Amino acid sequence: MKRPSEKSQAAVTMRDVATQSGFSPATVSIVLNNAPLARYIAPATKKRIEDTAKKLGYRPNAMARFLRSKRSHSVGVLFFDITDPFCTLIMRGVENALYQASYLAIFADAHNQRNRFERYLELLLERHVEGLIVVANWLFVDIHVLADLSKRNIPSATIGWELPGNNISSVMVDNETGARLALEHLHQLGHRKIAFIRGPKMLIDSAPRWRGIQKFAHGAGLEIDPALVLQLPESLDPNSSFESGYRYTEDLLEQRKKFTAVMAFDDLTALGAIRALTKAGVKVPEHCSVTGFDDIALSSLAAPSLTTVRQPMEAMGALAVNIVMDGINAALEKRDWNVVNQKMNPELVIRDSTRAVSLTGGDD
Amino acid sequence: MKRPSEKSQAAVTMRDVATQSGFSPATVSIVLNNAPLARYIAPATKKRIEDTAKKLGYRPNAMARFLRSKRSHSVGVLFFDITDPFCTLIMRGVENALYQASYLAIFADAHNQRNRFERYLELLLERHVEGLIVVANWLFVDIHVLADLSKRNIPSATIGWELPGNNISSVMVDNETGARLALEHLHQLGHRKIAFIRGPKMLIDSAPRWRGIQKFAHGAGLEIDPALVLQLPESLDPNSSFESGYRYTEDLLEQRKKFTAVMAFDDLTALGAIRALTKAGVKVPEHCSVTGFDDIALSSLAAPSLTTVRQPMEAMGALAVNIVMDGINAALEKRDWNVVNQKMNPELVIRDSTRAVSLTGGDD
DNA sequence: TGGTATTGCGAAAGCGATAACGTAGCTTGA
DNA sequence: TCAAGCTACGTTATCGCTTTCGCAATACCA
Repeated sequence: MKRPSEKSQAAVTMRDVATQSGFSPATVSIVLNNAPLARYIAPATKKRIEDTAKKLGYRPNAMARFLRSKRSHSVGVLFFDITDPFCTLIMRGVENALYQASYLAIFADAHNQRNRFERYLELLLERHVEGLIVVANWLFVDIHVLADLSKRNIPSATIGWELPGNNISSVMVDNETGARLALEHLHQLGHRKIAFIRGPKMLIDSAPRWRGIQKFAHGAGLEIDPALVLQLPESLDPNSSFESGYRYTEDLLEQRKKFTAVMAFDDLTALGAIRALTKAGVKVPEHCSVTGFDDIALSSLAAPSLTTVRQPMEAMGALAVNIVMDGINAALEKRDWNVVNQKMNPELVIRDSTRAVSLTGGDD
Repeated sequence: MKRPSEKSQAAVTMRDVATQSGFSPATVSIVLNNAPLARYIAPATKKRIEDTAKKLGYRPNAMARFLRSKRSHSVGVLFFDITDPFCTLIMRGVENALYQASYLAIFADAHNQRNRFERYLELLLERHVEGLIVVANWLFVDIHVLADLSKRNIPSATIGWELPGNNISSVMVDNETGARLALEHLHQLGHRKIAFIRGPKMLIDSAPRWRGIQKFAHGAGLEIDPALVLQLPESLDPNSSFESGYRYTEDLLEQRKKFTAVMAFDDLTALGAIRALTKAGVKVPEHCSVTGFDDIALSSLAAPSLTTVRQPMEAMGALAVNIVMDGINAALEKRDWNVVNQKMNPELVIRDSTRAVSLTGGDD
């Protein structure tokens, strides 16, 4: 039994510290915040104040502070779907960078629902977040959100996602390069008959990755067989691509198409493809190589471990924070600041799911 | 270029709505919050106020509201390590339940570091979170934290973790039952020589799971060969158990121990074990069955998909929120409330990593 | 010696909202 | 007929903190 009557001892306030230490609240504030004016405060006074603050167990009331100073020391982080494995390390990166700056993150998860996204945005704005980070890869949000943000002068950045007519900063992986890296790798291993599972149109990543593939193929004289090119269906469930990868690969096998490698849109698709291949008795990587994209946590743990293109997710999260913090500081110092649209370099991670094409394989 | 000089239009305040609509701030407050007194406000007045609020794009200032009402409408959620796959669905459950209640979650990630934990706790208390949820499975935090919390009368709950001398609510899976379910399953499949990989002592889950195993073994007359019982090392890295599972299983195989099944402490350990078995040419499940615990996202995607004991993680998150909310409401209504220590029922999820013991196998 | 800087601190005005209390006019019942 | 209660709002006092302004005193310089 918890009795609320346990004398919910009114929190000790700054005024308490002031009267106890014999100074005014103003001085206490200046000392405890180490404000510029603290230069002029006598060391003895500082000590007295700090000591009594500690003795009383004073804890500043953030709300009062925020109300007065108009700074909330928090930034909103809006995820489109937190169960997407892509998000985990981004969270880590964001959280860590904010922690360094003594900011707190208010995470929100839109569950891929537009109205939920907007409701959360509203809640975050009411709380006067000083900045906003939006993590998504769906082409969902339209311009009016941006309008609201820039009118209110809230520094924002998107991760894995970009708004057209960029008035808003963004951090993305260089998808085109990433796709090229993977394909180049397969090509170097001797693969010529490669099946491609493209991403859904809805995803902003899909087009540039395909472009990277086409450019490399063109440059290297690699022929892309249209019959080996598939495209994932539109879906809101981030984990559905495993299913799709499985089914599409199964279809290819049933149609007796010849290929020695599958380049999948992302890791989950690749894992689905591997599952289908294995089930059909096609060994990976002995008979068929598979590549993914993202390097989510699973990929190194899967059997076989997945060769994939890593997005530097923690770094992307940290960079987004830095961009936003720069915006915040700029506004504070009444400087100008720039919208930045940064493309991060992906990294090819070679594991066990790719191998040089076998001579006994179907590579005519 | 972003010019800060874009007339950062001072946010429209309640006073603006008041003067514009011709009523007093108090009335505006009552109407917009639909406070009890709103019964007495003329419908026409309500409409006028609501209309002008909408017209001006009024958005309440949460900080001012919080300062006055002493309610922050947010609860802190303290994770020990957010990269632990165990956490993802808990986050989802917590977030969703809070969303229903129009509360916002302030997530914090302690990175398994005690000082970081304490710093975050401090930050959360400064923000006057109305409740606190701590997600962990390490026996890390000691009593003085609890003392602080209950003195400040902040309803709290832990997930996957329990404090001794329980003055604080907790939500855990019934580990003993879960372990029994898994072992029972293996036993029914005919397995008699079973290797066990126990959890590290540091984890609170380890002991009850082992107890469940022992009890079932005793009841069923199953003999546990001490040579087949291993224990994971203490480690702070949630993903290290894959490595350990791999290595330990490798050791068992090298020592030519006979066993037809491995019951691993958790899913990652199980996946590591499977990897070692597969690498050594022992097929799962044909030659050896493997079970895990948790049912993290990977488990259904792995090859073979993992038979495991599911923790109802979303439900656990939601329940923790409900417990905390009940505490908050109780305090508000000056009711008493109870500390609850809830054990949730685990569920056996049978997939492809377990099979009836083969006659040709090594089961003498 | 007088004037300017530097040092050391307090008084008071809010930040934007809510809650307690007032103040009317009007209805109702005995 | 008049106290009591309901209806429909407005006044005012904070909530706990920051910040600007202001006032002294002491130090410095010419």
